[in-house]
Amino acid sequence: MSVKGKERADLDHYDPEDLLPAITYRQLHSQTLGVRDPLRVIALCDSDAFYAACEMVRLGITDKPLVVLQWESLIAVNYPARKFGISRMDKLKDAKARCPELVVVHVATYKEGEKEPGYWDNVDTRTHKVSLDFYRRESAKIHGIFREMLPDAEVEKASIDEAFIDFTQPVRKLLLHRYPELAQPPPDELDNVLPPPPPIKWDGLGNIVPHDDTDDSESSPPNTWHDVAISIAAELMHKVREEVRIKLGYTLSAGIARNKFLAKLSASYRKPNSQNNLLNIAIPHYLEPMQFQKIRFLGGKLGDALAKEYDVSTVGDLLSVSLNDMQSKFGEGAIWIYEILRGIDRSEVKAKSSVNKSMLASKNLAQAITKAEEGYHWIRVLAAELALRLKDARETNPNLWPKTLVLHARHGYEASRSRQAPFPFRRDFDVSYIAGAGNKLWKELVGTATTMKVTSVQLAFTGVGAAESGQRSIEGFFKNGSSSSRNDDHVDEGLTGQVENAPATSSFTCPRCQKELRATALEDAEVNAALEAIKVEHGDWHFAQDLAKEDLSSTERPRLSLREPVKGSQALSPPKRKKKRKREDEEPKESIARFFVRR
DNA sequence: ACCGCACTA
DNA sequence: GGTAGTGCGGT
Repeated sequence: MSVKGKERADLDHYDPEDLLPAITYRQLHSQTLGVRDPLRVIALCDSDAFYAACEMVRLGITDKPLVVLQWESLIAVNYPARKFGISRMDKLKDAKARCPELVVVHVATYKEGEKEPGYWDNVDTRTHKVSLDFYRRESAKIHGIFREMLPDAEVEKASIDEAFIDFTQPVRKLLLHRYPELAQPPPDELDNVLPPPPPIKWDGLGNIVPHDDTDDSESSPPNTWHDVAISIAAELMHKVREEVRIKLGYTLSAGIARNKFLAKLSASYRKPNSQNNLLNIAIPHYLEPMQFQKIRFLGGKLGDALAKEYDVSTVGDLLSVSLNDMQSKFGEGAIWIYEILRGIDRSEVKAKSSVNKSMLASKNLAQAITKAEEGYHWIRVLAAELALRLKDARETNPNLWPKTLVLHARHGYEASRSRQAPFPFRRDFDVSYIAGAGNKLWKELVGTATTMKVTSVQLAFTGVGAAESGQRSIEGFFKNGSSSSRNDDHVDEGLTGQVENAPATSSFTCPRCQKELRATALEDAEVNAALEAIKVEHGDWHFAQDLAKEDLSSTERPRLSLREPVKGSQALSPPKRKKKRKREDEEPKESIARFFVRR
């Protein structure tokens, strides 16, 4: 029974005060512990074979094996198809050979000449462009249910098919409600530890990641209050998953643990349609045999560098590496790795706005573009997609505004080059407007070259943000060349000269600040109305300035600020790429050098 | 601010 | 391999 391997993880590398902390009333009632809260509970919830599931929902298929195709490649394989041994790496031919009744769906595409993406019979990479729009919308619906059912939880959308949920606050509320004795600490004894927790009923709450290799439940150590917290999060998570399954038809898998990386890791413990609870006591046993390259942020080059440096593959293998050693080779930031290996991760679940900061439409060209004019065709296709996506986004968020338009083009096998330009605020815009701006960037990019091999074109909005909620939207038909500040000259430049059929313009100089306000509209008749609206808005702005008594120079965009700034905490973040080595005099190993040093 | 790049899924 | 999205550093 105990011949091979360890049955029990070696606990020397862990702090019992960290894994099995005694919790006091003071800690239980504190609202300010944040990532150091001993009762912190995080879930990672992801959709099983998401793109395939979306197509099943769309087609009303429940059980059949199905794959989603992007040109010749499989990009998603549902679980019924996986039973036939089909994987994403397979060729379509091989997949069909394994399962003749396989349902094959090609992802939606924009077809030349069509306004909206659709599912066509014969897709051709030379004339079509993939659209992931349907999946984005389904994703947003799922996210909506999370937010609706968990108003007290932070929800961080981590990708199109997964989200982190911080259950700490809702769990604490329920804990105090269900165990009222905890809500009333003995007077003047706030630093007493809590009474022993009750037994936990795990029925219907998912799998429990085992804490050793025996299946003898009698050997289980006693529960902790953190285990209770996880079980409450598991209840909530289960309800949410059920709701999504019933309302939208998607099955979700979740991992529940004390921090983000462990939640993510335990989500894949068993799939699909399951949830996995990782109690603190099970962390060493779960983590040590794990390939560290499965850990979030260690799946890429950093993980490779670690594996090469120490010639190892599991978390357990790395536990004997000292913090000093790791930091000497990977920089100060290596403390992040050192702690991850010991189950510690203080990164926050950051509630992100449902709006992405950027929108990218891209197209790889099997047949490289050789003449400048061919670029305009694809730019127009990409512009059409961006126009539609921005229009859709504005249906829920009317004042969304992309700050910049960026065009990337890749020449042959070289790295891609890019050009960007400010994208003026416009409530009303069309494909030609975006395409015109894109074309101008294309000209900058290709210069005077007459011959080229462009293998990839990408057009993106960046700095996408919404106006403040209190803002009265500038409704209407006009475009607004300069409602913000005198430093926004580039906005006007962006409009003129860039678009053929330049729209009509009218201007006005503010008596208070001498700023020139300009209105631009497609029709002459609309210019005056537009200018009036801008005047009103500008007046409102002065009003707000007077109230706030703020320095004019610091408030260039009245009531049009982008979303809150990122407040990442340096020390607790994943490794920074450019962290300097501690000892500059020592040459780094080749693998490390390539990771941290440019070129 | 602009651009290139590295990284991630 | 295609289609995304984010953030950092240099200028």
